[in-house]
Amino acid sequence: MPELPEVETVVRGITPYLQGKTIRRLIYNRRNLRNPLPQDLPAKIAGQKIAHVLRRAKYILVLPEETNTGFYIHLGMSGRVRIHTTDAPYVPETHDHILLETEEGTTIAFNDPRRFGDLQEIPVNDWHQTPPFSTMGPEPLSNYFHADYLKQALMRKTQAIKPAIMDQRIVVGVGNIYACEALHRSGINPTRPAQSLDDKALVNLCQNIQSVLQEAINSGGSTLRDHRQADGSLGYFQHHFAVYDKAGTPCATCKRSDKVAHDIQKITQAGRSTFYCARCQI
DNA sequence: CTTACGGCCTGTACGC
DNA sequence: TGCGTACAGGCCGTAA
Repeated sequence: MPELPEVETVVRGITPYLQGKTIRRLIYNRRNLRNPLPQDLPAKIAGQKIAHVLRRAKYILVLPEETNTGFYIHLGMSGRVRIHTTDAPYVPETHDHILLETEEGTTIAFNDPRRFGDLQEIPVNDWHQTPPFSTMGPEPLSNYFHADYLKQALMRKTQAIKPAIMDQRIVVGVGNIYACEALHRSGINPTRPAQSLDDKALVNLCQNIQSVLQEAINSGGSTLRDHRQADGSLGYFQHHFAVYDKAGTPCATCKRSDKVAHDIQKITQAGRSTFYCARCQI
């Protein structure tokens, strides 16, 4: 579930159940996900009132009001969140690794089959300055992300543009799907060296990273392999993919401007699948 | 410093 | 049906 739009959707979904509420218990059903879980966090956080639930990059931050001990959740590749309330009480499922209970009777279940996800303690006051947040690039939907910024960030990069925009030090939140989609919208070949993009291409790319992410958020994210949002509903941005997971099918963008459409190609870059149209992305 | 690659895990889809 | 293989939304450590 997890690129920026999906994480944003989760945050919006759980915020009404957590913000201003008091934590009853944080329960670990295992000691490790990607990393060992912070052992003393459950005791430190019990009874604390939650001031804020935030998203930074692909991380969900839970920040209490009266203590400097907060935590983040990262969904990894396969992490999901379910909300259970007194109206729809918690029913355990396989791979429910972490539960967060509030005094109001809500249970937030963190389910992650592959266990690439994570939960770690962060200081409420200056989480910004602590890893992994301290080395992150700007939020793509903020005013700090614009063509001039991207120009200086990519100036010396010989790396291909696609892995470059997935580098969280350059810009956060862009994962494999939205990198492919943004490059397609921009007519940029994903294998081009990042430093080779001219000003016009950079302006275009910035705008299209923003538009594809914003549209995906507006659609409730993308639902792949039939998984659901926190509230049980389905995101539907996957129906708007132009290239992602469409290898061998005719490019709709080509088709619009010409009768002869090229097929979408699939290549591998930095160990990840890239989908693009070799004709309209140059 | 930069970039490329393998590994972490389980589930699912597909070919034989 | 059953088995083996490839691949999946992310990130990190190591090596070149």
